[in-house]
Formats: sequence, structure tokens, C-alpha cells
Amino acid sequence: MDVTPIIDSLNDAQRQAVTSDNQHLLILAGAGSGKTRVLVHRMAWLIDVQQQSPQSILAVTFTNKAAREMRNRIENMLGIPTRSMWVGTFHGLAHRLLNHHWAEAGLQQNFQILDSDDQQRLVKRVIKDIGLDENRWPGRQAQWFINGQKDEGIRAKYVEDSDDPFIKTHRKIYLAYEEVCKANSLVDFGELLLRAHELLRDDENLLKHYQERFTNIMVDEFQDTNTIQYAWLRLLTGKSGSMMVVGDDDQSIYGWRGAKIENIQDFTATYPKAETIRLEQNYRSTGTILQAANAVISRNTGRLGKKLWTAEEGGDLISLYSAFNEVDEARFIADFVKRRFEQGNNYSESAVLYRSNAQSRVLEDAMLRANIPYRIYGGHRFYERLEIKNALGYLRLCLNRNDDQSFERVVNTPTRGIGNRTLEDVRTLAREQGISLWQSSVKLIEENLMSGRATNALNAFVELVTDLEASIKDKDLSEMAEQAINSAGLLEFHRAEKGEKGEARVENLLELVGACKSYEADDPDMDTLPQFLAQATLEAGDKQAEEHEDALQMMTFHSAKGLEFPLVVMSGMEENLFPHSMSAEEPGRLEEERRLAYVGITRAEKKLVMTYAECRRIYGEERTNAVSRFVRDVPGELVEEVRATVKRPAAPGTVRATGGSSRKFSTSDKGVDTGFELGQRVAHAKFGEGVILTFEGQGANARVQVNFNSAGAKWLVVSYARLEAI
DNA sequence: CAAACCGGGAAGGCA
DNA sequence: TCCCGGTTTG
Repeated sequence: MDVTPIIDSLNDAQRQAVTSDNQHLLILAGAGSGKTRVLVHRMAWLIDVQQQSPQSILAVTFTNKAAREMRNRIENMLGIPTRSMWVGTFHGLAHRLLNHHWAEAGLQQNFQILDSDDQQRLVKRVIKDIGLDENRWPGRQAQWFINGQKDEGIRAKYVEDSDDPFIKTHRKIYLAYEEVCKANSLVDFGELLLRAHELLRDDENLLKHYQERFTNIMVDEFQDTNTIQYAWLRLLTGKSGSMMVVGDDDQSIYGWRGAKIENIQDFTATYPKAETIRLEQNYRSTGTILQAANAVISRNTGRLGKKLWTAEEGGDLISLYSAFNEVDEARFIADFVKRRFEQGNNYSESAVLYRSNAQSRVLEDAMLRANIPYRIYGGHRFYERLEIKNALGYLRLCLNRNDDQSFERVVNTPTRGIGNRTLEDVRTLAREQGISLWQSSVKLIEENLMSGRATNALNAFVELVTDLEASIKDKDLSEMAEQAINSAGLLEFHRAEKGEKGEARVENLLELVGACKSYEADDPDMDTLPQFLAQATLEAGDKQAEEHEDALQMMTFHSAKGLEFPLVVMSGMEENLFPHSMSAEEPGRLEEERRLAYVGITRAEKKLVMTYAECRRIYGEERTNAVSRFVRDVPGELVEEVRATVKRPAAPGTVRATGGSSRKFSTSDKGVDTGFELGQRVAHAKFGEGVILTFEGQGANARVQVNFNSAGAKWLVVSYARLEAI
């Protein structure tokens, strides 16, 4: 066997990881150290060199994107189809398992997956049904509680009863919620994992079967696993299996949603014979950036320890801009990005990161004003959109009449005169008789238990769904979708909506048909509708389109994980914002914030910019925050302050006296004051009168942007322009 | 049924 | 301050 292609391109640590014959491996993979590469090459090693079956591998990731990438790279490298391999997300694999063994898992064959939206609706209904005050017990909070318990692998009955009314009540809600889910075979995201774990734990034969099959278990982003996920992995690994976990404790940023950094920290305690390999060579960033990253993260305690290095020493200094306020900050970022663009870089090579979504608005404004195309990450994904969920709701109902979730969703969408009164009747009867909403409706109609008007309206709905089901029989997926959006009147409904919103929704509905078409093409001969529906819930769909458009990337620090950009701007680097004030109390949280900063820094390849505002409006209040400790942790010699002493008035356009808040800027290193201020009116020999907009640079190179009344905005070098204050 | 109105809440977001 | 969800009102 020629092993050259598998190990030749690897560095020593990577090669060691790929070829180790230790039973258990902990790969501490620093940012940009090629961890996916190691995972894929390891698979190639196992299959091609060790002659292990591809079937013996179970590789698990967190996001569909990561899973997809892994699949692609395996196929490219090994030239084998990955269909038969178990490569996927925790949830995807759990779903696969439950699909195969639905009966053993105590589910109906057509069990439904609830996304968090569905879950919240259901939780709210449960709270109402058991007679709790909805205002005192918000659904969101209860949902949070339930999911938190499930992450820990705790069923409702095992939640420790307590005198604390919070726990007492939420335990009650959890119990009731569990019951409804069980009765209707509903499975939320947390339940997928919990149920999959219980299935294996309680079914000896099944466990044995899978343990014998999956002798090679590989886990990506191990630092993000929660209790139940790790338990599931250990169960599958058993005594004889092999587990390779790849992760970076320094990039654990999801503790707040149940991830346990202890899993990676204590891995070698659980598996004492495990070999630990550190991937510390970074292929992404400049030496300067890595130094900054190392300096920031080194202040955390209890790290497994790792020091990134790169062959590419030096690099641009980190620019730090101290803004007057958040508007000034945004404008500076826009200018900076624009200049990069004018120097020949694509907008898509730059990313602006922020701690919380609320910050994006001001930034967006600035980009719009500067005519910079941008794309915001996050937000509603395709299958989470209202109109799409409605369309799928009709299809779900066709598949399963007793799907109360979908019934509630679409029964009066578009409005067809089935109001709350009528629905209350339907719900009441359903509850009393323990039947589904659909059955209840049919009964109410047949036995004529409601007013004529209500009966007619409800009957129209029942017939609509019945007809729809008949008409989509034996059709292709895309035809089904088309039929559904047409005959349910969804297209018409949204077309009638005024404004761009309606248009966008119509487009989305049409795109749904398109999405179905491509799904058909991928899986020509499967039981497609149920599969497609499950897939839609599990994958929610990436925000597609506009990929090819060159746009500035804007996102939170959290969603930047795993990405990289030549230029990264870390905005809002202020105490109380980042680290967020909410993290101040719990000690562990602060370390997590620090790791988040580390993640942010290590996204940058060539150039890193940090900005902060001395004054910022938050929730309508003006606040003054100190510069973030994470900025101060970066060694001074790595940083150049950009126009650090420059201040400008809050509102550009409306120039007015700025009182004491605006300081003078200097045009020399020695701090000689030129007497100019931002927003100040000046006169130029050639261009006439204008207003100072912006400054840049220091000393003899200092430039100002002046908006001249007649000549427009111009950049001028201060030392040559001979401006006069007016 | 839509528009107007009101009050509470506001970190991060994968499946 | 703004946004969301829920309620009231025309």
C-alpha cells in the first residue's frame, strides 16, 4: 500500500494523529491547525491502510455544514461514496437510529420532529392546559428548562423535586409536556439525543450490534458536546471500540446552551490510556495575530495548554480605533472596509464581528450609506420561515391527519373564517375524548355540534386537506409542494399581501418547489415526502442564494467560529458589551467570553482591526464603557492606534458646537495641536469652504477628509493643504 | 380581519 | 430605544 498521498502532506503532529494506533485519541486542534484534514486523512488511513471497513466509521459533527464538508472531502480523497457511512450531525445520526428502530424506541413509525418553534408553541399550550398563569410562567423559560434537563439526560420524573416553586412548577410542565409528546409521538431536538441514548442503553442486543459495527468513532468539535451526547458516544464506544475526539478547549463557547467543557478537559481521566496530540501549527494567521490570540487566551485557567505558532512571522499590526460613539465606530469600519476594497480586495474577504445582534443595525446603516454590499449571517433560515412552515404544514397534515401541530398551524392560514371560538370547540372536544384535532373536527361536523357558519368553514378546511391528499398521491415531491401551495391558497394569500414582504414570501414558496426538485434529483427512489419533511426540520436550510455576490460578511462572534477571513474587524470591544455584562456574575462565564474573544482573533488571516466606542446607546440609554479587557490583554507592541486622539461629533451632517466632548487632534507624533476639530468648518485656497469629516494617519502623513460645499468630499494631507479654520 | 395600541424585555443560536 | 407578542378596537 502506498501511504504517500495520505501522510505526505501532513506535519509531524498531524501525521502522528492520523497514524496512531492508540485505542483512544484526544486531538487538541488549535484554530486553523487543519483538524478537518486530520479527521479525513485518518479515515483514509483506517480504510486504505488498516483495511478497515468504511462501515466501521461513525463520524459526528455539530452542524450540517461541517458534516457536508467532511463528506465531500472523504469522497474526494477516497473516491468512495459516503452513503453507507455514518457521517453526520448528532441529531441527524440520532434521527437515523430512531428511524431504524422506532418501535424499540417506543415511537410511532411516523414520529414528528419538532423544531424549537414548534416546541415553544407546544410548551405554551401545555402551560395553558394545566392551568398555569401564562404570564407568570413564560413558555420560553419553560422550554429552556426542559431542554436544559434533556441536555443533561434527565427525564421529567427524575428532576429532583424541590420546594423551590420555580423547579416545582417547571417539573410539572416538563411532565405534562413529556406526556403530550409521548401521546403524539413528537420528538424535539433534545429528545432525539436523549431517546437515542436510552434506546442503546436499554436494548442490550441493539447496543451490541452497533458497538460491533462502529469500531471507529470520530468526533469533531468535541468541546461543544453536552452531557447526553458524550454519554451516547461512550456507550457506543464500549470497551473495545475506538474513539477519537478532536477539539479545542480554548474554543468552547457554548456552555450557555449545555456544552460541557469538562468533557474535553476530563477525557483522559475517563480514558486513561488515551493519547493526547496537540496540533499547534497554525496555517491561517500571521504571527502578530497569533501572538495577540495567545496573549488573550493565556489568562484563562485550567486550560489543557496549547500554544499556536506559525511559520509566517510578523505581519500587519493590529489596528485599534477608539470611536466617539457607535455611529462613529460604524462609519470608521465602513471607511476601512471600503479602502480595502478600493485597494483591490473583495468585500467578501472582510468580516465584521460583534458580540450581540443589536449592534448590527448601526453597522448596517453605515454600510448602506457607504454603498457597501453586505451579508448578515444568522437570522431566519429557509425552512424556518413562516410561509414555508405553513406549506409544509399542509403536507404534514396530508401525511398524518393527527398531527395537531400542523393542524393548528394551517387550519386558518390563509384565513378562512375559522376563528378562535370554533377552534376552542375543536380543542375541547379533542381533549375530552382524547382524539386529535382533526378527528374532533370531523366529529363536530358530522354531528352538527356547532353553528352553521362554523361548520361550513371547518368543513371547507377538512375537504381541502382531503382533496389535497388525493391529488398529490403518486406525484413527485415538487408537484406535491406545488399543489399544496396552490390549492391551500397560500400563493394567492401572500400575493395579496402588500409590500415587499408578500413578494419575498411568494418567492420563497416558489423556491420551495425548486428545493423539492433538487431533492428529487438527489434521492430518486426513496419514500421521499416523510424523509423530506424530516430533513427540512433537521437542516432548516442554509441561507442560500447571493453566495456569489461579493459582500462584506457581518456576524456575531459566535457564528464566526469555524470561518476565516483575510480582514476581521472586531467591533464593540468594550467592557459590559464584550465581555457581556450578563457574564460578569458567574465565574466560568467570563472565561467563556475570553474564549470567544480568542475565537474572534483567530478568524483573521492577514489583518485584524479592533474598534470600540467610548460612548454607546444601549436600550435608549447613553453609556460610557471602558475599553474591553481583551483589548488591553493584547501586548502594546502589536497594536497601532488609529487616530486614537481623534474625536468627532455624533451626528455628521448636522455640525454644531460639540462642547467639551470633542478633543482636538494632533498632526504630529509629539502631539502638537493643529487646532482642527471634526465637524469644523474650514477654508481651502482652491476648494473653498467645507466641513471636516474624518481624519486618518498621524504626523506628517495625517490626512483629513473635507466635505467642500462646491467640490464635494476630498481627502487632503494636512501638512500640505494649508487649511484655515473658520 | 386588519390596524392600533400597549407592556415587557433585551446575549449568544446549533440541531 | 426598539421589537415582539398579545390585546383591543374599528
